[in-house]
Amino acid sequence: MSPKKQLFEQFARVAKSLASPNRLELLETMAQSEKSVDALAQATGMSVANTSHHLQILRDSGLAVSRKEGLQVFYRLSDDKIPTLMGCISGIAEKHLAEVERIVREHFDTRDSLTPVGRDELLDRVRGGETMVIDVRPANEYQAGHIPGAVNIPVDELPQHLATLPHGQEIVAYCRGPYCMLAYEAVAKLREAGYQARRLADGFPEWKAESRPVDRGA
Amino acid sequence: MSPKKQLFEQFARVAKSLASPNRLELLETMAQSEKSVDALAQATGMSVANTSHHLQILRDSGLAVSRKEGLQVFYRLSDDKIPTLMGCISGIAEKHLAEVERIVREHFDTRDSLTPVGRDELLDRVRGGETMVIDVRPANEYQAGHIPGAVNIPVDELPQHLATLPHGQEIVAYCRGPYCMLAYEAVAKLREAGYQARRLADGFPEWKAESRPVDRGA
DNA sequence: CAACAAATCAAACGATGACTTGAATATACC
DNA sequence: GGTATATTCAAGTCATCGTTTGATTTGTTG
Repeated sequence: MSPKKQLFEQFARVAKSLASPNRLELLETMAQSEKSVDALAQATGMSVANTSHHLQILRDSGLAVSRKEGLQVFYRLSDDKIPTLMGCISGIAEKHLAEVERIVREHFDTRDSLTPVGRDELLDRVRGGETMVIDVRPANEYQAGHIPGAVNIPVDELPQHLATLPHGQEIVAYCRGPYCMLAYEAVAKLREAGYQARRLADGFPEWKAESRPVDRGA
Repeated sequence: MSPKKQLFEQFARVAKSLASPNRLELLETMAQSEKSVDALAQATGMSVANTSHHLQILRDSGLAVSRKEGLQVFYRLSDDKIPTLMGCISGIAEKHLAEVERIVREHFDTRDSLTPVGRDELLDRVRGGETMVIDVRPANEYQAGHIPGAVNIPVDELPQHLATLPHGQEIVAYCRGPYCMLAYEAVAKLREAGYQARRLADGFPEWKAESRPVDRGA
């Protein structure tokens, strides 16, 4: 077999492991932070055995790596470019599959009405002191990496924090990515409470994929 | 089913159609230029029926579009970002699959020894008049799009053109992409003939994917 | 050492996909 | 209108993949 065919065979191995909705969801979840098999199973609603199985496929194809710590095994993405890769796929799907457009229209119809902020624009506004940034993901994902200067307020806790937020500035919320609902909910709640709020286009993985600065820890 | 799962289902459709070595080869071939079913079958060594079958899968998943002209049906990539997508896949495969590294080492071992030129570097050198650029792909692929200022000399015809090439300048050859052998061959032949020759890292699709200027026609 | 938890393994089922073959459909040219 | 050409369709075979189930390994804790 020609070397070129052999290479395509290998590239297809990578593509094959992307070719499952369950595995894509696992990858998207891991893009937020390293997670245990159990946590991933819970996040995706799969059985533990099935999750483990799919994670091994991802590991064998080079997309994920595992680390054992005591009883638990933690998986994480092997490469910072994987969110970019998934962004390519979703971008192409969104552009060329009518089905995707329909789903987005039906379930994410608020997407454009909430006037997303671009990443460069966000930096400008933060530098100018006009904007406050909140990360509405769960605490552990925030701790694994977040936009510098962002404050962590998980959506569930947002109502309790409403009083403490400043009214002078605009508030920009971000979450896990373009198909995550958390930031939508947050913006909706904030606007309801009289704040001027917008959401960041895309989420943390996309920010990181552009090799922009990232802070860790609390 | 949740909207998120539905979306992943659709994204997996795109990934599924990438998950076959034959289809990846078809995509890579189409990245050079629009081609007829027959031409694609010949380029990949597949049967026409099988080629047609795979092309339809690519079309259904939004990766390719077809156009009928008389007897023939021409297929082309639906999106300029597809080469980028494939670049992501091969990049990750190359970085994380030992198998790929082995194949590259065994069959493309000259890759680094031929000191590739970067795209920005090439532009500088051409502007300075120090370098001549040749496109060693078949004529029809050259005509479908090529780097501005590049001269088309398919590898087969290189020996005949050797006499006409200037000795003062360095010659940079490019071809279909990082796993195409044409530019290697050309550089080897040129060096044998006493020229100072190098190859462009990657090929035309990668150039185009960066939305750099492209010329068409003879 | 026993009891427990987390993850993996192994077997099995149904479903989906790849490729081949031969027939059928378009379109152009004589 | 008939014939040749390019492509697609349809059916069939074989292999692979996804998921579930229950047992097994590995490491921790009482």
